Amino acid sequence: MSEEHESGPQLSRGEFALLILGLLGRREMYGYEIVAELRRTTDGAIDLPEGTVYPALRRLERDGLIGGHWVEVASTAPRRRYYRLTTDGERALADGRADWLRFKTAADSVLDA
Amino acid sequence: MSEEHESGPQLSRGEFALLILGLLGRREMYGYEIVAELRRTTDGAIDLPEGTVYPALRRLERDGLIGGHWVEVASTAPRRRYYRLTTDGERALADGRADWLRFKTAADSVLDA
DNA sequence: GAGGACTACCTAGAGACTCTAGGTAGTCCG
DNA sequence: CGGACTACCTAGAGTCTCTAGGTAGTCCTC
Repeated sequence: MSEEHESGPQLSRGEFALLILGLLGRREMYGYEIVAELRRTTDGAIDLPEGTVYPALRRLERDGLIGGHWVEVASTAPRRRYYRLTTDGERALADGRADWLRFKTAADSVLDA
Repeated sequence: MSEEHESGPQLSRGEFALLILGLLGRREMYGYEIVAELRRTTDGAIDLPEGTVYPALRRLERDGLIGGHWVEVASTAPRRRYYRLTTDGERALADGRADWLRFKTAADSVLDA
C-alpha cells in the first residue's frame, strides 16, 4: 500500500538507444561507424538500418545525452559527425545498464522456467 | 556480397507479446491474471498496465497465436476470458525464445565489454 | 565511360506499439 | 458511503522503428 511503485515505462521503449550509448561509452564514434560496429560486435544479430540510427542520434543529442561535432576526414571523403557521451549520457548509460539487467533477469524468469 | 542477410525487424518490436506467450506456454491464463502473474514472477520488474495487455491479447488472438474462450466463474463474479497457445503460438514462442537468446547475447556484448 | 559498390550523411511517411486515462459492473468491508 | 478489488474494455496521444528513398563524391571494373 502506498508503495506507489513508480515503474513508469519499461525498457524496450528506445532499447536501441541504450545500445548506441553503450558503444559510445567505449569511444567516440560517428553514425555510419555505429551501424557497422553494432553489426560486427553482435555478429550480425543486431543490424540497425541507417534510417533508425541517424534519427536516434539526433534524439539523443537533442536530449543532451550525447554531443556531436563535425570532423573533416579528407578534402575528398564525406565529413563525419562524431558523437561522445555527455555527463547526463553517462548517467543514462549506467541507469540503462541497470534497467537492462533487471529486464533481462525478469524476462528470463518468464521465458525459461 | 549477395549475403542478403534477411535480418528484418529486430526483437523489441512487440517484446512484451513474447512474455505473454511465455506465460501462456505454462498454462491457460486470463488477462487480469497475466498482469498479476507477470508482476509476481518478475518481482515487480515487469508491470504492464492493463491497457497494454488487453490489446496485446486481442492482437495475438487475431493473428492466431492464441485462442480464447469465456469462462463463467460464479454467477456473481466477472467472467474471465482464458487464453491458451495455438500450434502457431507454440512455434512463435520457440522462435521468440531463440530470438531473445540471440538478442540478449548481442546486447550484453555491446553493454558489458 | 557506364555501372556498380562504397563512404557518409539526410528525410518523409507509414505502421506498430505502449501508455494514460478513463469507463462498466458487480462484490465486499468498515 | 467511500474505497478497494476483480475483470473486462476503449480512445487517443505519443513515440519509436522501418522502408525507401535522396545527395554527393570516390574508386574499380568491364
